[in-house]
Amino acid sequence: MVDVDTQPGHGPSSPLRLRRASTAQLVADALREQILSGQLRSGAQCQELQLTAALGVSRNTLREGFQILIAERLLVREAHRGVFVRRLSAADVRDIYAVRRLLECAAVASPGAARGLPEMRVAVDDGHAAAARGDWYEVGGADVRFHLAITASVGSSRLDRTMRALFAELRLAFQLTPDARALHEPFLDRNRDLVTLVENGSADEAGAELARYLDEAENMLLSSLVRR
Amino acid sequence: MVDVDTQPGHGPSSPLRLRRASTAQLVADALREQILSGQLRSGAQCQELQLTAALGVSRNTLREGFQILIAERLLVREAHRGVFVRRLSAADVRDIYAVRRLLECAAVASPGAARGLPEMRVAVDDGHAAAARGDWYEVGGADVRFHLAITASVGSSRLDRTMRALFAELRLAFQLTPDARALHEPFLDRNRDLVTLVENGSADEAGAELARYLDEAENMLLSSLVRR
DNA sequence: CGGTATAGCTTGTTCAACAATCCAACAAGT
DNA sequence: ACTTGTTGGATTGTTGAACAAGCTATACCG
Repeated sequence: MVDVDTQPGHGPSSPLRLRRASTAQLVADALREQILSGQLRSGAQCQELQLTAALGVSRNTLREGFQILIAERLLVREAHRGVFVRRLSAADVRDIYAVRRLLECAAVASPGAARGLPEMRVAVDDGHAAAARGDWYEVGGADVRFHLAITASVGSSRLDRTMRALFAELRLAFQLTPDARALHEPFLDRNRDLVTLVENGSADEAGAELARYLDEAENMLLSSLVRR
Repeated sequence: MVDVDTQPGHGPSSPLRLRRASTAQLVADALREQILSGQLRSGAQCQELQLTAALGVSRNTLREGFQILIAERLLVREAHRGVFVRRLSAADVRDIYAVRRLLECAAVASPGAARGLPEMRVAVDDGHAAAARGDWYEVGGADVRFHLAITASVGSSRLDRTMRALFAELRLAFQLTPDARALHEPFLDRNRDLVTLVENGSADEAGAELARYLDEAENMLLSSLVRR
C-alpha cells in the first residue's frame, strides 16, 4: 500500500523508541486507505459530523487528521464549504508527469541506479503475476512499486516521501479511468525491458526509454480522462 | 520569503475565487516566519499554552496550525513531550543535498533550462548587491531564489512546492552555522558562471558544474555543523 | 549512590457552545 | 420567465473548559 509517513520525523535521539500513533494519524491512515482503494471517490465530500460518527472521534481530532491528508494533497479544503477528496485535472496529471520525467529519468540514468534492481525485479514479477490472474488494481500497485524502486536507488528518504505522495495523488487519476487493463498492460513488458537496460549499464538508453515510456503513459491517461 | 502554500489546492473550478486564510493557516504562516528568520531557534520547544497566549488563538486552532508545519517538516512532534522546531542532523543535510543534486542538475541540464534565465539573473544580481552591503542573510535568500529559478524552469507547481519546502528545511541548517559569509560568498560568482553556461546552451557542462558546486556546498555546510 | 514513588505539569482528546458562512428555497420586482 | 433580495437551516470555523494519559523532576528510601 502506498502510505506516506508525513508524521513525526524520527525523534531527534532514539532509533529505538516505540510510539503509538496519535488518533489524528490513525484517522488520516483510515481515510487515506479509503481514498486510495476508491471507496471514497474523487470529488466526494467528507462531512465532519458524518465522519466523526463513523470513526468515533471528536470533531477536533478529525480536523487534525484532515490537515494531514490536505498536506498530502489527497484532500482539499474549501473555506466554509467543506473538505473534498481531491479531483485531479488534466493540468494536474501533466504536472505530475513533468515531475516524474525529471526525477525518474535522472534517477534511472544515474550511476547508482543498479542499487534498485532487486526491488525492481520483484515489482516486475509481481506485476506479471497479478496480470495473469486479472487483478489490474494490483498491477497498478506493482507498477507504483517498480517506479518507487527506481527513485529509491538514490537513497534519499525525502525523495522517497515525495514520490510516494506523488503516486498516491496519481492513483486518484487512475481511479477516473474506466479501463485499468488498457492503462497498465502495455507497461508490464516495458518495465522488464527497463530492468534489462539498467542491468547492462546502459544509463543513457534507460533514461531515454523511460522518457518515451512516461510520455506515452501520460497521453494514455489524459485521453482516457477527457472521455468523461 | 520562502513560503509553502500547502493549503487549499485551488478550488476545483474557479481561477478567480477570493479566499481568506483560515486562522490555522495564519498561525502556520506566523510560526514559519519566526522559524525561518531564526527567532524560533532550531530545537526550541513550542509550548501550546504559551503560544496560544502569544498568538491569541485557542489550543485547538494552534494544533491545526502545528500540523501544517509538521507536514512541511519545520516542526516535529514527540508524543506527550511536545512540538519542537526541527533540528537537522548531518544525515538530513546529506539527504537534502542528494535530492538537490538529482533535481537541480537534471533541471539545469534540460532543454528548457533557459526559461529560468531571467529570474536566475535577477537572483544573481540581488545576491551580489546584498553581499556588497554585508547582508549575508539576504545573500542566502537570493541564493535560494537562484536555485528555485533553476527548478522553476521545469514549469511544475509540484516541483516548486517540493523545492520550496526543501529550502525552508535547509535554512534550518544555515542557522546552525556560525559564519554565514563563509557559507555563501564562494557561490556568488559560481551562480554567475552557471548563468553563463546556461546562456551558452552548454547543458552537460552546466549540470556537471552544478554537481561539483553542490558537493562543495554540502561539505562546507557539514564541516561547519560538526563544530558544535 | 542508585532506584523508585509521588506530584505537577504538558499534551491528547473530547464535548458543547457560538459565530461566520454557505446554500437552497421562497418572495418580490421588472 | 428572469433576475434580484431575503430568510432559515445546515455546515464549517473557532473557542473554552474539562478530563485522561504520559512525561519529568523532585523527594524519598534502601
